[in-house]
Amino acid sequence: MDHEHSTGDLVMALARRVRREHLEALAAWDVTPSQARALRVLSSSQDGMRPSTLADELRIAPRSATDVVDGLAGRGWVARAPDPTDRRATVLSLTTAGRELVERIEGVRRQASERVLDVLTDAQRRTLHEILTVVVGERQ
Amino acid sequence: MDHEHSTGDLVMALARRVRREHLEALAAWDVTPSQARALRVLSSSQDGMRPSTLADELRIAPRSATDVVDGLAGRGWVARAPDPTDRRATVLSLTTAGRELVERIEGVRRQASERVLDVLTDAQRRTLHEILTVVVGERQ
DNA sequence: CCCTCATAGTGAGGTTACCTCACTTCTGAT
DNA sequence: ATCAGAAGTGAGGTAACCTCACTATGAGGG
Repeated sequence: MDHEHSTGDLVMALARRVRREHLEALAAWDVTPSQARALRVLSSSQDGMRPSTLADELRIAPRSATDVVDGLAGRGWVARAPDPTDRRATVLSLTTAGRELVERIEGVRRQASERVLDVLTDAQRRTLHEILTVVVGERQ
Repeated sequence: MDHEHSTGDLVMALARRVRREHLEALAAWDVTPSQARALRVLSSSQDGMRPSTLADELRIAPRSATDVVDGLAGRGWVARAPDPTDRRATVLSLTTAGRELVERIEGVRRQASERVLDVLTDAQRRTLHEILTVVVGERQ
């Protein structure tokens, strides 16, 4: 390992690590990563969301959102209801079980990052957060 | 956007951004991400490498390495040669074209990270690098 | 020397998470 | 009334993985 790592490499390595921890946690509930992402997006809107909007948020094709929703609905985490204002459309919403699941996942997800970032001092932690905010903060 | 992002979220967001830039660059040469990863691993050994070792490095099944190598060999980037010390085995090595490609990809990859991290001052940049080294430095 | 067991690579076929294209049903503007 | 276009989904395709089974070869013990 006499490679000199660029900052970009380090970011990617760290992300890989967080993702791995997160994945292990998800496996415990038998939730696939794409389902977890969808649940997360759905939980960010309290009024329900259309499949097409979900697709946009997940940056996947509308057709693919149908499949993801099928999976979530099959597990009883998401419900489809007709949109009263547009008979073509469907409104998705988390069921109670879905909301509970999201909450538990978020908790574990947070713990996973914590575990990885644990080696830092509080000051380093704050500084890292600040700097990342600057980088990520640009453009949306 | 009234979410407060955790540091873990920020890391993931940043990684996503770097990856996206990187992907766009790869698309220009018609190289898939898994091919790029394999090329990178292969370029890290000057004596050639067995498919099984490549599989280990990429954390994929040995059988899957065969497919990746097929792709790379088909494009003329990697050559298979019989291992003189073990007639069951094969030694993989980058061709000249392969080595050139790796170099160009590495360049663009580096540029992609640069572009994303461009908004930081030199001091922030150094600090970020330091902190990430601490986090990533643990365990391998 | 031969027999057994392990290892290297790969053919066959499966899964997952995407994709495009085509279709039905419905909306909204003209 | 008409008709372009949007919402969702059926059908079928692809990339990158997987497991299982097979062949060819290697390596150690009796």
